[in-house]
Parts: sequence; structure tokens; C-alpha cells
Amino acid sequence: MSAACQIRIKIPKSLLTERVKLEKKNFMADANLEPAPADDAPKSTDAFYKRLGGQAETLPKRLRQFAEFIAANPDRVAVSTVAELAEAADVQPSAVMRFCQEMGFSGFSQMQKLFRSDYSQKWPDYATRLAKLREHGTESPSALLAEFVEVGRASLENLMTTVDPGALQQAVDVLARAETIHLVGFRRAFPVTSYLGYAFEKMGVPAILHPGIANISMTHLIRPNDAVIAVTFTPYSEMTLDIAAKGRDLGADIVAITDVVTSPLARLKAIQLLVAELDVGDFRALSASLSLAITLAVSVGARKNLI
Amino acid sequence: MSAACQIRIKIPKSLLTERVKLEKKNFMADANLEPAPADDAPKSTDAFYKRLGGQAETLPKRLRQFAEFIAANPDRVAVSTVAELAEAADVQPSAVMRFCQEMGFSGFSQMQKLFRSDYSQKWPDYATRLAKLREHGTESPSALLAEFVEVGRASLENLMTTVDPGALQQAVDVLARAETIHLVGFRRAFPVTSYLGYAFEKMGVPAILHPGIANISMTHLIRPNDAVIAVTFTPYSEMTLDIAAKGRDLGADIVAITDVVTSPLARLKAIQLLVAELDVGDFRALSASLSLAITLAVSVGARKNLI
DNA sequence: GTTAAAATAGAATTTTAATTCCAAAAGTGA
DNA sequence: TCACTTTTGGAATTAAAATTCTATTTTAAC
Repeated sequence: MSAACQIRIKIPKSLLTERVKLEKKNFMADANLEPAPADDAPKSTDAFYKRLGGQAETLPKRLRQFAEFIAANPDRVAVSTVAELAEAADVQPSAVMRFCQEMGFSGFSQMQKLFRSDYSQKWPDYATRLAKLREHGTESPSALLAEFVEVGRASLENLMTTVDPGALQQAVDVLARAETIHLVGFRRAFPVTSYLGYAFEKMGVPAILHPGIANISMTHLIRPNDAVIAVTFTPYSEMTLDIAAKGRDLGADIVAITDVVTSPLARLKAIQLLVAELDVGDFRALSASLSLAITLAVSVGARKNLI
Repeated sequence: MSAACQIRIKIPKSLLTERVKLEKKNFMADANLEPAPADDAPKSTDAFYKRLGGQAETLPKRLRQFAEFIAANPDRVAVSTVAELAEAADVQPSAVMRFCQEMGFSGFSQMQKLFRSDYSQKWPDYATRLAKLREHGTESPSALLAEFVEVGRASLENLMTTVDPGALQQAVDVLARAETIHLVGFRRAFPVTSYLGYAFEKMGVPAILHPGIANISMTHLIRPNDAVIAVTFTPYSEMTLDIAAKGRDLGADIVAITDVVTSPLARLKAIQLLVAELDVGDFRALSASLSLAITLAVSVGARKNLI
């Protein structure tokens, strides 16, 4: 037979499909096998995260890369395709598949099914979720968390109305002009000043966090061209007021983050930024104060072209 | 020509596909047309519901049936297939298609895309917005404040879904049992630990705030019946991880406040409390972390009948 | 009751996405 | 440095889902 006579027939796969499917089906029926019994696939997203946490260390590079992406964006799994996730995590689609199998799933589809079943639970609106959190019993930590979350949100909402844009602008001007910024605030105001300290340090803005330990005040460090950020809420800390007053005497500008206009800091002709934060018992959700502080820091950094 | 001679040839579609695809492609290229400009498709789920409300009355039976189903189960659209929705609503898949077209979409896929983006849009792209704000330093501080307030609110809302009530309860149990609580967290986590330190001190709960200054770690203070609260976010602070690991070795319980499940703290079999907070450059709105922290502190105090 | 129009169900087909496969690259230990 | 294993990227294949098509049924008007 001469080669010229040979004809290659490519059978369209679509014609084959049916038969193959049938054979497969029959085989499955005979062997009494389920589609995918999924040996050790996580049964809940909690179980999945647990496994992920334990296994992440041992995964090869690309798989770990994807694992981290998933950990950071868990909600995207339910509504994305393999290709989309792969692109977003900057890995190949096949890496995604390998990851799914490594986690015990038969493939992506099975894993996605798990996330999708969880999806509707996350959907209820804010009020419903809050109610659910409280359900655990009025004394439970989660009920308390619901309380603080709500208070925090209310405080943030308030913040927009209590802070005067003009005063904020003025504060930024003053701080950007200052040679050194002194951060003063103790006890429950300390988280605010320490965060300001971190932020200024990071941006290279000269700032001193007054530690207030051992009752040593470092007022002698304050110079005329400096500025002081004083943070205090009722009951006002004596030391904060003292240092602010000394700073004013030495000619420094004072920016006050405090709670009400009648605050003793008002006497110092300080630029006042008011934060009406709500209390739960004796404790205060600092959400609003921190947000104001970080705004201040970033604005000053931006003004100085440091970020 | 006699009828007997006529032969009907059905060309396998698979052979046609390629050519047709090419022709389509070329045509599109020539005409410079986008795939599906979608004349009057709703651009948001709000617009969709509005249209649905107005049009539902005039829809034929099956389509109305499906419309009602959608109205009752809006969350299922994003994570279901046509077949699944059809089955759940007890209509044919083709009815679903007709519904989608009736609502102005090119098909189901386009409609689903809307619902999916709506879900992931829940956490809008603050990071980029803020980055832009900072770049253009021209923006007013109050605009920046508004952004941070928004971010804070979103973070708090998110906190309710990322924190597992069981883990929170467990953490409180462990901390209430501990002889001494060690607070570990530096740099941007420090505001959190320092606030915990303040709260515990105020309630009389024995707690040590590890200062982390001068690279002196105080791990030798940790005893078997103690607990460690380790707070760290990417990039994880070495010192925090070290102290937590030492604590684990010494037999203390570890409670971790961190950002993702793949955090190195997972290795230590720590009780993990996850906080998904937005980073703005190197800065983090700490609202959620602080709310979680204060919840933890107050719950422990309550458990010990100290407040 | 008859007829035309509209709507529907279900199958056929196309399109898109998931999964597998394999050659090439990157590690690893002798 | 060389053999050997693991991991990776990308194409090829298979499976699944979306979309279209058409015969049939229902509806509504006359």
C-alpha cells in the first residue's frame, strides 16, 4: 500500500463523548463507586483554614504563594474561576489545581463548592450579623464584641461631625512646620501616642514619644519651634496637662486630641481636635481616636513629601 | 434531479467551529466592536431590583415565578449555575435565560457577573483610593479623615465575620485561667498591647507588657501556667514570634491576634483571633484590632469578677 | 370553537471553564 | 558536577455550563 493512499480520519471528539460517558457510567454502576468520595477533604471552611495553617509551611513556593493569597482573600474563592484566581495570585492555573489537591480536595470544583455553601451565611446584612453575634448569650465574649463593634462604628460616625476641618488643616500646618513633634499621652491615651510615634518614625518625621515612666517628664527637650500633640480624655492626666502647659510656656505649638471643649487643654490656646468616643463600662473604644491620629500622621507626612 | 439521489450531509459542527470563530474574530476586529456592549443592562444590583420591581407585574407566568424566587434568594445568584437556580425555582433553564434577557442582560453570565462583583465590592478598593490621596498630597486632611473613617467602619463590620466566637470564648477561658498574662506586640501592634496592658492593670489582672526595647526579651519571666497574647501582622515581627515560641516551649498558652491563617503563629497551635484590616502603605487602621483587644480584656475581667 | 400569537419545555449546540498531561526548570544529595 | 527527584508552566483534553433552537403547549382574541 503506497503512502499516498493513506487517509487519516480524525473522529470528532463530540461523537466519541457519548460512548465514553456510557462506559464510564456503567463501570461506576458495577463497581458501586460514588463520583468522588473525597478521601480527606475538609468538611467546613474552618477545617480548611486549620489545615491550611498547619500545612502552609511545607508547601512548595508557588503553592504557598497561592495559599497566602487565599488566606488574605478567602471570599473570592466562591465567586471566581480558576483562571481568575490564578491571575490574581500570579500563579498558573495548574498550580491552583495542585493546591486544591494538596488540601485534600479532588479538584477546584469541590473546594469551591465548600466555599459556596458558606457564602450565604456571610451575606446577611450588618444588623443580622450583629444580632447573631449577640445570640450567644448576653454574657458571652461575642456579645461584648458586638457591643464594641457597634460603639466603634458610632464613634467613627461621630468623628466626622466633631472634628472641625479648619482645625484639622491648621493642626497639619503646625505639625508640618515643627522641628520636632512631641507626643504626650498616657494610660488609655498611650495607644494613640505610641501609634503616632510609630507612624512618624516610619516616615522619618522627627518625633519624640514621651514615655511618662518613672514620672520623669522630658519637658526640657521642648524648643520654641517644636509642636506638642497632647492626647487626653476625662479624667485628664495631670502629667499630660503639665507637659502641654510647659510646652506652651516654652513657645511650642500645641495640638490637642481630647473629648470636650471644656477640656483643660482649651486654656492653652491649643488647636483642638475633638473626639467624642463612647464608653462601654469603664472602657473606651479607641477606634475614632486612632483614625484621627493616623489621618494626622499621614497628612503631615504627605505635606512634607515623605510618603 | 431525482429525489432518490439527494444526499443530506450534516457537517460535524466541530469542523466548522474554527472557521466560524476566525470569521467572527476578524469581523469584530474590523468593526472594532466590543464583545457585548449590553444595551440597557442594570449596572448595579440596586438598579436591577428597581427594574425587577417595576417589571415583575408584566412578566409571563414562569418568568414571574423565577423573578419571585430571585427576589427571595438574591444571594444565590452569585454562586449558582443556571441549572441549579432553575431547579430551585422549579422552572426550566431556558426560562432563566429568557428572564435574564428580559431584564436587559445579554444572558445569565452577564447578570451573574453583576451579582458577583457586588459581593466582592463589599470591600471597595480603599487601598488604591488612599494611596492616590496620599500621592496627590493636595487633598485636604478632612478628605483623608473621611477615608480612614470609612475604612475603620468596614474593618469593624468585617471583624464580626472573621472572628470565630468559639475561638474567642476559648481565648477568654485560657486567659482567665492564666496566672500572669504576657503581652507581646511591637511596632504597629504596640498600640494594641499597650491598651491591653492599661486595661488589665486597671482591672487588677496580673499582666506584663513586654516592652521590646533594647532588644531585651523577658522570656525568662514566662511560667507554665501563664498565657501569652501575641499580636503581629504582616510583615511579622521576629521578636514577637520568638517570644511566642519560647512561651509555647515553656508550657504557656498562646492567644494570637493576627491577620491571616497562614500567619507563622499558626505553627504554635495558638488560639487564633483573625482581624482583616486594611493597610494603607505601612499604616493600618487599627480600629478592629483594638475593639477585639478591649473585648478580650473586659471579658477576662468579667470572668474573674473584677468588674 | 378556531386561529394566531406568545410562552414553554427540552434537546441540541456552542462556549467557557476545569482538569490532566508532559516537557522543561529548579532543587537536592552524593 | 552529575544523576535523580520535585516542582513548575503551558498546552491539550475533558467536562460542565451557558445559550440557542424548535416543536409543542398554552393563552387570548375573535
